Amino acid sequence: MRKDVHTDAIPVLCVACEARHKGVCGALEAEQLVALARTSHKQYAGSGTELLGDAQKIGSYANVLSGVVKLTKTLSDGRQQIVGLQFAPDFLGRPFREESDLNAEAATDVSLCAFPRAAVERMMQSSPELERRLYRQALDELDEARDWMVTLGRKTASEKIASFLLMIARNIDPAADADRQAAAFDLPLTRADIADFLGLTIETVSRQLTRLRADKIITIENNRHIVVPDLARLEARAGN
Amino acid sequence: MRKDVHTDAIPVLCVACEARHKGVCGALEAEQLVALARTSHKQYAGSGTELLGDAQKIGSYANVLSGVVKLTKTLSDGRQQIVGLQFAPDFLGRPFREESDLNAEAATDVSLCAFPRAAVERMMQSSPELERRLYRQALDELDEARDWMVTLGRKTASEKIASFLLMIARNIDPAADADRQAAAFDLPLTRADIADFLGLTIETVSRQLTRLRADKIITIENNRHIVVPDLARLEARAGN
DNA sequence: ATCCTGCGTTGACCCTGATCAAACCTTGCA
DNA sequence: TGCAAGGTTTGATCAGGGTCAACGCAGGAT
Repeated sequence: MRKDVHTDAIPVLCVACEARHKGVCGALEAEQLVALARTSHKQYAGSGTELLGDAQKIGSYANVLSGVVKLTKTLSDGRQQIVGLQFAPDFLGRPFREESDLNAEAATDVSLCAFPRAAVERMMQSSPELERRLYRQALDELDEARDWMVTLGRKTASEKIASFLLMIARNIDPAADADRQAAAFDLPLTRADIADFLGLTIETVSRQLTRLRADKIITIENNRHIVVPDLARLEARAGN
Repeated sequence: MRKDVHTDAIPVLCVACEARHKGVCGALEAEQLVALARTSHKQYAGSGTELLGDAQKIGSYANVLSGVVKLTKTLSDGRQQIVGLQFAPDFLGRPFREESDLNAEAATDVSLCAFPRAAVERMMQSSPELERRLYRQALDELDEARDWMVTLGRKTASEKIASFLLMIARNIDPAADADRQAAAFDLPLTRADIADFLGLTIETVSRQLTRLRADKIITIENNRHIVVPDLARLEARAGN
């Protein structure tokens, strides 16, 4: 069966896009990709930009193309907790809900591929495969959230920091995961963000990092760049 | 258009079932319900029974018909954290994964409607509406998990206890939610479970409950039965 | 160059919640 | 009826991590 050349072409926007390979767009046929790409636009946001406010109407969804987005919740007296981090090529948004119950903020400079809400919802109706991918991502996020519940509820400060560094290493320097035993990466979060993620204070985060450095489990350059010469030793501190 | 009486009949098993009204089975046509019901069976488990072990092959899914199921994770040294509670008519199971990465245990006596794994997966393929319901439940569970991350990471012991009691009240005595200002219910969890849920120790849970009782915000009968004369006062302690 | 300003580190002290220990119910069962 | 076994409460003490405060450092603006 011959395919029309026109519908077979992958949109320029998508050709090299990670979301098409490992993200939700991989669910779509060239034809559908064209339809969706027509309504989408690339979007750049500097570190600190608010992408979606709490109690704000949800106008669009997006794929994270690069950088890190943090999802936060804040109590009325200002205490804050990061409840999720999104890396490329995660899908950003919460289908089936009119307004957000959390904040999404660029933790680093980020680039996004944004879609109008209606376009995604229409596409979800017509493509069960897309919906399934979104479902799978939601389940993965749920697994992650539950892992962090253990960390938040039951681990000590130093175990929390070690767990956090491992998680970042796995996301930023994926090659390091299993085979190699060393890893190096830039922290995408400030000390304040790390504290908000782990339910600690800035001071405790700083002290624990200093301790890991003193114990020669990591080295720190310019406050942000971390080198882990032996991942196994870091894992031993994560207390799983 | 006349429907065949045979395929139109709702299985006896399902007639009064809550899962058909508010749960995932509501997605199914009478015909599909019949097909699924043929493979399902009711299952009773006493408090404390392990329903699904960590790293165990997933053989079946289930709807919770009554009682409470706790989902737990355990660190290698025995520290435990409850990462989710399921009430009727929640769907119990994690599609798209061969084996579980958590434990499911009956927190109270429970009754379940269990389905062989293959039956649910076949039905999911043929009914986008079912998959959508499952997707929605996963998103709801994700929202809940994130709410608890805030509680675990940023709230004090007394705020944790107040938040927990509110959550239970809303699930066990739903009428109490908004309109009425009083609520009464039996705690489905032991002090040890509450501690594992909130990232506290048994002693702290006990002390905080005693404090709420001393402050006349709750009354406790037989250790398990809680009466909240004024939900607003309890909410004020939850620190949202 | 100098001053800011935003991050990050370090120190001193304190408090919340953990730990250890003992006693106190309930409930089931012999 | 009495006993055993969980589950729960209460008390005394301790320590992990929070709070408050000062200082250091780097990069950008003037």
